[in-house]
Amino acid sequence: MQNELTRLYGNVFQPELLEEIDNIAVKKEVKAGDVLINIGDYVRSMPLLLNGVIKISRRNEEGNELLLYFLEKGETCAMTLTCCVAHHKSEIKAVAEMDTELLMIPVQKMEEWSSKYKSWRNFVFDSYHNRLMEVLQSIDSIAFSNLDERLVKYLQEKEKITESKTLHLTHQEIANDLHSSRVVISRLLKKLENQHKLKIQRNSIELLAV
Amino acid sequence: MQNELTRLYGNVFQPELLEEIDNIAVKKEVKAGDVLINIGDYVRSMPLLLNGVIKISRRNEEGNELLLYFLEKGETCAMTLTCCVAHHKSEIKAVAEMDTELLMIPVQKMEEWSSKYKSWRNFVFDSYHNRLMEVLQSIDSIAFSNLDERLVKYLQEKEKITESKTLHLTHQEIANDLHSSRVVISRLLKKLENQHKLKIQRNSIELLAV
DNA sequence: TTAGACCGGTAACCTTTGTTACAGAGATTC
DNA sequence: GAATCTCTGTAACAAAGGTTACCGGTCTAA
Repeated sequence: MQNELTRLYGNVFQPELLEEIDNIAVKKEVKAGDVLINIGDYVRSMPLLLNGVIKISRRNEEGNELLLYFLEKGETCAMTLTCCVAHHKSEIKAVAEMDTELLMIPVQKMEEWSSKYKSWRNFVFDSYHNRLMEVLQSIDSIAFSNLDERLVKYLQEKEKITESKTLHLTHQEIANDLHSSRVVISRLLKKLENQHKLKIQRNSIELLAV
Repeated sequence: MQNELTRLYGNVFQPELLEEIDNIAVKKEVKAGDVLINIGDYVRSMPLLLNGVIKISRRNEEGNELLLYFLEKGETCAMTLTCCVAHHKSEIKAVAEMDTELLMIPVQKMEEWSSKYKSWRNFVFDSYHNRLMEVLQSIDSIAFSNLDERLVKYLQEKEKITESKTLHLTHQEIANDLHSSRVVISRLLKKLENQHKLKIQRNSIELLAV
C-alpha cells in the first residue's frame, strides 16, 4: 500500500476502505498553474490530496474572480463531492497552486462507500463542514473587513501554505485573488512596507512582522 | 401519518424512512421573530421545514450581521447537519421570518439513517449542495455587485418568499440584512422610487416593476 | 543591443458607500 | 392633546477603493 495514503488517511479511514482506495484510486500529478476544474465542467472523479496545494476560486459571468480557499494534504473538495453525486456542473475553479499529487476516486465508488463505510461518511461530512466554514470565513472577510485587513490575511495564508516568508507574487496576482486592482494593492503594500511589516521586491514580497 | 410530511417529503424519502420520521420527529411551531439558533449554540436536533420561512444569517464578533439565505418548506439547514454530527457550535443564526412549522429530528437518528437509507443520504447531500450554492450566491452578491443591485435582489427574494408585492419592512431592517446603514438604504430606495420601480410607504414597500 | 513586455510607484480624480446631523410626519402613550 | 417614539428625507461631509495616466526600472527575445 502507498505510504502517503496510510500516513495521511490512516487515522481517517478504516482498514478495509484504505485497501479499496489503494486498489481503485488513480494517482495524478499536476504542475503549479495547471487547471484541474473550471466553472461549468462536469466532474467525474473526486480528489484526495496527498501533498501540494489547490486554489479554489469563484468566478462570475463577467470574468470577475475571487479566491475562496486553499485545499491542502489530507483534504478533499466538497464542491466536487456534490457535483459528482448530483451530476451538477462545477461552480468553482480549481488550480494547482504548486506541484501537487492527488488520488482520484471514480464517482461510482462514492455512493457505494457512503453506505458501506462509516469512516467514509464521516470524512465526507467533515469535508462539507470544513468547506462551509471556509466559505463563511470568506464572507466575513468580504463583508466585514476592509481591503487592508483582507490583504494581511491573504499574505498570512500564503505564508502558511508555502511555509516561507518570501512570497513569489506580483501585485497583479494579489489583485486578482482579492478581486481588486493592481494600483490599490500596490498602495496598500507600500503602506505595510512603511509600517515595516514587509519588504517589497520585484516579483516577491518578504514578510517581516505581518 | 401526517399529511404535510407525505406531501412534502413523499418523493424524497423512501416509505420506511417516512414512517420512522413520522414516529420519531417532534413537531414544533415557532412565531415570526423567534430565534431558533444563535451563534455559539450547540445543536441537538435537525429541522425539516413543513411550512413558513427561516432566515439564516451570519454575525461576527463585533455584532455585524449579514443575511445568508432563507430556508423554505421541504428544506433543512445544512449548517445544523454538520453541527449535529460533529458536535460543533453553530456558526449562524436562525430566525423565523414568519410563523413556521418544523419537524425536529434527534441527532442520534442521523447517523443511523445515513447508513440505512439511501434516500436520506441523498437528501443530506442535496441539502449540502444547495446551501453551498446559496452561500456562493451570497459571495457573488457581496463581492461582485453594488449595493443597489443587492437591494433589488433582496426585494425580489422577499417578494418570492412572502408571495406578495407589498413588503412590510422598515429601511432599518433592510439595512441590517444587507449590512449597510439606514440612510444609504433610504437613498437607494428613493432612487428606485424615482425610476417607478416601487413605491415607498411608511413601514412598507410596494413593488411595481422591480 | 534595442524594442517590447512586464512590473511597480505615484498623482489626480471619481464613484460608491458610510457618517453625522437635523427636520418633519405618523403613531403611541399618558 | 401634549410628549415621546419611530420612521423617513435630505444635506454635507468623509473614507475607501477603483480608474486612468504616466514614468522609470528590469527582463527577454530578436
